[in-house]
Amino acid sequence: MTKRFTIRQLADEFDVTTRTLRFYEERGLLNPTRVNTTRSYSSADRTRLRLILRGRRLGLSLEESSAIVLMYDPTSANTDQLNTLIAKIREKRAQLLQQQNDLELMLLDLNDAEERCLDALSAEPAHQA
Amino acid sequence: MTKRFTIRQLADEFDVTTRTLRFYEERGLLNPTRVNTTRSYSSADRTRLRLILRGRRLGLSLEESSAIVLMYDPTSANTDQLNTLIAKIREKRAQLLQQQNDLELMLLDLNDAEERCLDALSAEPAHQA
DNA sequence: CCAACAGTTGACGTTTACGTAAACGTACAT
DNA sequence: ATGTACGTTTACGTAAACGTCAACTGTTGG
Repeated sequence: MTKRFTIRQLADEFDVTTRTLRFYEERGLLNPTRVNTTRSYSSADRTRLRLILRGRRLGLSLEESSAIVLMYDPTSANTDQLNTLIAKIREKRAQLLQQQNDLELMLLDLNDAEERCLDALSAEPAHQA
Repeated sequence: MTKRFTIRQLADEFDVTTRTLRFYEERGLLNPTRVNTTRSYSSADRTRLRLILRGRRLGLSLEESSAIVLMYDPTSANTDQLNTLIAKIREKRAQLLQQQNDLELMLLDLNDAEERCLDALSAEPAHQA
């Protein structure tokens, strides 16, 4: 029997609120089964949550994350769907590569900014002496 | 005399609406001078806009981008302000490094997903024959 | 038994980042 | 002088991603 999780366990593990998990479910991103009315999450749910939150940190919308999550299981797609899927994947990859570039530029900028701050700091104390 | 830009030039160059530029100004991110009532943007404004949009592509909020833009000129800060600035810079860098990691993982995942799609595609046509 | 606590479903509130429409000024080509 | 093309302000509208009640249920320790 593969591991199961309560809403609180997942919320605590990933540092999100239970509201967030219910919201993701409402949007079809998670699919917990019910024990009576109480949600029970599978490892697959947990994995999807991990992917969604990764997407979130990258600035993706829920819909985008949703799309990406769906890309992981192409088994039930027909030829047309597969082709659109591949197109989406390539588009998303292009976006991520652009983002990677932005990211490196911003890191360089931050290095510069820090250096300027440190310079200013070593010049500043004179004002106070 | 350094180059100046109209709102339309910047909007077209960066593919944003004029509304967006006015909104950024309202939030203190841009500071165009006025010729009569009409906005005139400096190269510095243009640079800041570039930074803001870069931040946007990385999923930063305007407030975060704003903070980063302000980090670029530490000349008028006192020791305390400089120290908080440095702290912010390091925090943001940590965040970006995390993001860089997320990004690479997602790129790997997309490669996998694409491969699965291609596999499915080469298996599929049998259904149609 | 019963209080306390975790879970549930609505439903409305909030913030961010603009979109959109109204109502107006200015300039220039026809 | 008129249209039309661009600019302005003011203000209300909107979509996304939750936050925050309210009102209720299920269950577990004392």
